Amino acid sequence: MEVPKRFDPGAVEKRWREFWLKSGSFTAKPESGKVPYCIVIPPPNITGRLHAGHALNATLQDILIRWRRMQGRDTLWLPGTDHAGIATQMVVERELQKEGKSRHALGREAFLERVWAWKAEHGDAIVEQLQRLGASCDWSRLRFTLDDGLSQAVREVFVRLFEEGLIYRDKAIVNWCPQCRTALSDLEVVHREVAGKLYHLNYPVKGTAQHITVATTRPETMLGDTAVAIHPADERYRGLVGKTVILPILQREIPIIADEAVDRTFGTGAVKVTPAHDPNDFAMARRHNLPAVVILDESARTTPEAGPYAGMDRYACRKKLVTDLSAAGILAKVEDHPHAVGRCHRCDTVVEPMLSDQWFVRMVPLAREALAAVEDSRIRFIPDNRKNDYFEWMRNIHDWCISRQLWWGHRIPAWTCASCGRLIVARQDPASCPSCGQASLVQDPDVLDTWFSSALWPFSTLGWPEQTPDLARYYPNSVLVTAYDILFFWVARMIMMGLKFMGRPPFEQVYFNGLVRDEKGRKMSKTRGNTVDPLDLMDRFGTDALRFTLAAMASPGADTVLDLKRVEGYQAFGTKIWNAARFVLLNLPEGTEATKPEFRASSANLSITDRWIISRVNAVSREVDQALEQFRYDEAASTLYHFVWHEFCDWYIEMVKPSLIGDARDTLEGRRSRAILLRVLDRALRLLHPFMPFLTEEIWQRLPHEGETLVLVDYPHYREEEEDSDAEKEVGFLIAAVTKLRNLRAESNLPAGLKLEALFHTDLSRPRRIVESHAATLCTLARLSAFRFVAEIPGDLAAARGVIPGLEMALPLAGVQDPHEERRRLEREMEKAQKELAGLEAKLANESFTGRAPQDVVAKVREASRELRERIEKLSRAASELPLAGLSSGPE
RNA sequence: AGGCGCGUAGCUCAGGGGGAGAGCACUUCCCUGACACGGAAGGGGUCAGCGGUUCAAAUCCGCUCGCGCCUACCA
Repeated sequence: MEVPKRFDPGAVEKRWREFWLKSGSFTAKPESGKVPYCIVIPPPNITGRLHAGHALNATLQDILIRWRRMQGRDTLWLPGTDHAGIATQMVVERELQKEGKSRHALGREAFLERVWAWKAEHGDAIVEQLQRLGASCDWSRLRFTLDDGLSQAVREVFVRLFEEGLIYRDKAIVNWCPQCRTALSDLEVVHREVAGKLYHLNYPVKGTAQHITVATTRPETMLGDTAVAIHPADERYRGLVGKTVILPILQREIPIIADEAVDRTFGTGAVKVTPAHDPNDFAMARRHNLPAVVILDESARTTPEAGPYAGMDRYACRKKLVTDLSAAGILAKVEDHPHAVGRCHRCDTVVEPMLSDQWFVRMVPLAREALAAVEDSRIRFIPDNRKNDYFEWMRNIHDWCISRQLWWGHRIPAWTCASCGRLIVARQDPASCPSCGQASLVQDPDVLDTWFSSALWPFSTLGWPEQTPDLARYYPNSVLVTAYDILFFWVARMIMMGLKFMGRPPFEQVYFNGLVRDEKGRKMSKTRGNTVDPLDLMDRFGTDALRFTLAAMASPGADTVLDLKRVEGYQAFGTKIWNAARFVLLNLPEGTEATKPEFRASSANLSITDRWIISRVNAVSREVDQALEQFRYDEAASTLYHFVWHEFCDWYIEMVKPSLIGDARDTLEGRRSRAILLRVLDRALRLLHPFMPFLTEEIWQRLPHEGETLVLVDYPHYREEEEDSDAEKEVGFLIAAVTKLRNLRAESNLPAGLKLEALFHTDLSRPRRIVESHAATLCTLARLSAFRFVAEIPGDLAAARGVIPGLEMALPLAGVQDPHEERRRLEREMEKAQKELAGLEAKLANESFTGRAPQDVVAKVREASRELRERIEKLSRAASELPLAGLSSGPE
């Protein structure tokens, strides 16, 4: 079979992707009788393109799913997308704008048709991109938050919460985005520090020559002032409470009131009260029955209530007002005042606190249960320090504003009767008013926050409110994998809704992956232009390389820096695996021989080297399993990387080469080596498959194999009987000997190609036996022409000398190397060893150490120091016996 | 203002009370019949600073400095 030197990801990935999809390998098998394992995907926006964060998140889920599937679980990874109210509406509105149209001109119905059309065309782009990543979702169960079933779930939840009084409608100050023209929840507002100013304004007190000075960051809101408030215990203003202030400009008469909420230490201690434009003021106004004057409209322009300032943008108004107030002597002073300003997380416009009618969810009762579920570990967070954030937020929770003044989304199932005014909230659209029987019902124009439907995702996707078999089987989900930045947006709300409507938490574990940052550690953002396109990386380095990088960099709780050099490195890893496989294949001329039962079944008659590599791959199986069990993708990845590259390739393959060439080919050992090569490669491919699905499938299919696809074969598990510490020790010794010989050669600048005869000396039988039984391997790997054991290494021999525990060695270098050079080399080595020894001996001399430290620690230190002493002694003898022409003729 | 996290080799990061690690980069040698996206051998770190606990601290505790992030209705 022709095997190219390099793996070509492009063609291979496409082929397997199609094969997997066609074969139904990813489909859940509810009737299988296997233990279910379910993950629902955090649904990406239909407007989105796959970014590095998705790639990370999906890769981590896919690793879990593929791993569990191979372990024999009935896996369901349920995919889907999110309708993303504001984002999608914005995209389509922009499109309309280019055509010179507006959604208002189009009308609600036509606009929605247009959005659906957009969705049909672009909404699945991200799904295809996830498939390119190799995501083994059950695509037959793909869901969308606006699907009929999911919309039914939304309605059911809304109605039930309303009936229980957990959803209510109220007039309140909400976060309003003047650009998006909708209310936002607290979470959708991002705060950013700005270098603001604090303006001090003198308000004249009626009937006196006095004035009272208020301080504000937003002077334009003075047009909506309906009171001035001071703290009841504030001596400075004691006499003023109950008096009237003449509001400058508008000349409105407003009262001076006393309220506990006023902070005496801030500003002047007197605060202007603008009920329609500040949440605190609104609350205060309720306590004091103050009117609210709305001076800003939905686009944050001043209303007719602003009098001479009507019809202006809020900032233009501020500017003019400040000028005018200053001219009028009202502006007492202006101080620098840095403070945080809230902005719309979608469009970055400064949010305006606005008085309006909105729908809210009463959160405290829902939070109680949600808090308990995490407190008592029915839900476990990984890493669990995220619990602190969760608890903190839950304990200080505010009601959730869920109505949005948009068209794209779940319409609020509430109607008002135009004739009797009754409010109707219903599962089915009502035909007439249950109170007065009139048919003139007007549905609430608003839609729900997209996160309201996302909160139902773990059960709405499984068919709820219908009691489907999927729901019974896959709820609760096994684990949720998501980025920590949506802990409150999504995770917390899913927990509340899951507990409320299913009576059980939606998942057992939540793994929080980090955010992906660029090479400089900055958060990726489109505006910064530092985004890395994962699709581009897949094209350049292969999907497997990208996936492996993401896994290797995913350490719990930490953000991930996506370094291209790293991706490149793991691409090389893929090539390495590919070539190891190539080597194995090239050595299997018949291709089938090694699959004969005699080579697969028993471990009898294996060589020490074979036993060693089997013991190692077995240990690796256990380590990978344990790592994944704890979501330590990074550890699993590095364990596999190290094993495949530095144990299997660097040592095992090199060690068996002598038995695969020439006459050795057809010996029992040769055949056995081929069988073991195949067996270990097969194990490695299985272990690697969840990380690098394409490459491993491609290779596996080329090897003799049973089964249709690697996706569905068993994941290797640890077997006690394969653990072989004797073999590990023996090969460990062999490796140490080879390494030392190579080191001597390199340090003495001996030509790499020159074959040498080594001299060995030992007083022990074991090292000798090991060396002799691995003679061919040792000679090949250390490039020796031969070796022999001697009773003593002659002192006058010109040679590079080395010592490892249990073995002294010498590489004769007659005429090749200067003895002075060799002496300096030995001295350098001794110096190092001396330093190390000094540290150990200081410890051993310390009685509190030998007395108090655990005995095994002391024993280890003793053993180490004994070995060091022995080595130094041997090195020193070797150095002193060197045949130097003159005494101490070295440069020193 | 609170809370959380981080500061370890040139870079990106693991580790987490008893011999400082990985990958990349770097140096030297090698195109050896799987692989030069390769092989072999190396160099490189007062583990941010100060103090404490301990026989032993990069690791635990406290403080300081620097950097992130989250939460917060102080006008």
